[in-house]
Amino acid sequence: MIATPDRTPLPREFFDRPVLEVAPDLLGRILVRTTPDGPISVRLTEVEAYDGQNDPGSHAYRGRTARNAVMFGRPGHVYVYFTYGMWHCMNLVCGPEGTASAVLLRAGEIIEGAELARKRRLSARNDKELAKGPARLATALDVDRAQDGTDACTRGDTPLRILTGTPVTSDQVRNGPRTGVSGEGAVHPWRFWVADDPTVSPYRAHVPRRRRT
DNA sequence: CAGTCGATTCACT
DNA sequence: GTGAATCGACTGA
Repeated sequence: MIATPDRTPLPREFFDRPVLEVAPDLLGRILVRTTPDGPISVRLTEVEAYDGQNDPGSHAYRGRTARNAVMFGRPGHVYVYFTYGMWHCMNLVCGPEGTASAVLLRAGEIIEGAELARKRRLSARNDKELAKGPARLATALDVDRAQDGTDACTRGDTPLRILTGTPVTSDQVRNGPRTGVSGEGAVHPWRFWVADDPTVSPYRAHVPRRRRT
């Protein structure tokens, strides 16, 4: 039997720590997406840490741009980017303002509003696939650039909110190389997931795409 | 200002 | 297991 998840919002101080501390600590937490049709909530099971300016794998590595500006702002805010011409992925900004670190939310278990998530994820063959992968998670929660820069750590009126949930014990946390990260950034084992959780996405090494004809 | 390619997913073999 | 889809940010000339 599992204790009822704690729905207390995570305070901003939670995110005002080194990203490698925050990332594994996010496992088991609950992200709530408020939609006009009702809430969609996900229990986080897989994340990746991106260590700002020091990290070749990070969007912030080459400095601030229009796209990644939110990463350089306050912790606890949402950074959403658009990729491959069709998908969105979402992050939570970590560390003191200016650090430009963030945690990519890679997968989770939909624990509330599954019927809403299913409508957005028609290709999912079962509920474990609803948020298995970063773009799938963003799609299931109806997240796109409109939510970029919003605050997940306020009790005010925001589209996304991060709650305490039921943090997993450290013996349940596994880590390994980040998925899809190429070059120097690939050496860091900064992907964290919940051991044996069926909603964790399969690992894929980075594959450079062939030039179009 | 054109070329390149991505913190991916899906259909198909 | 392989390759296509699709577009905008970034790079370098």
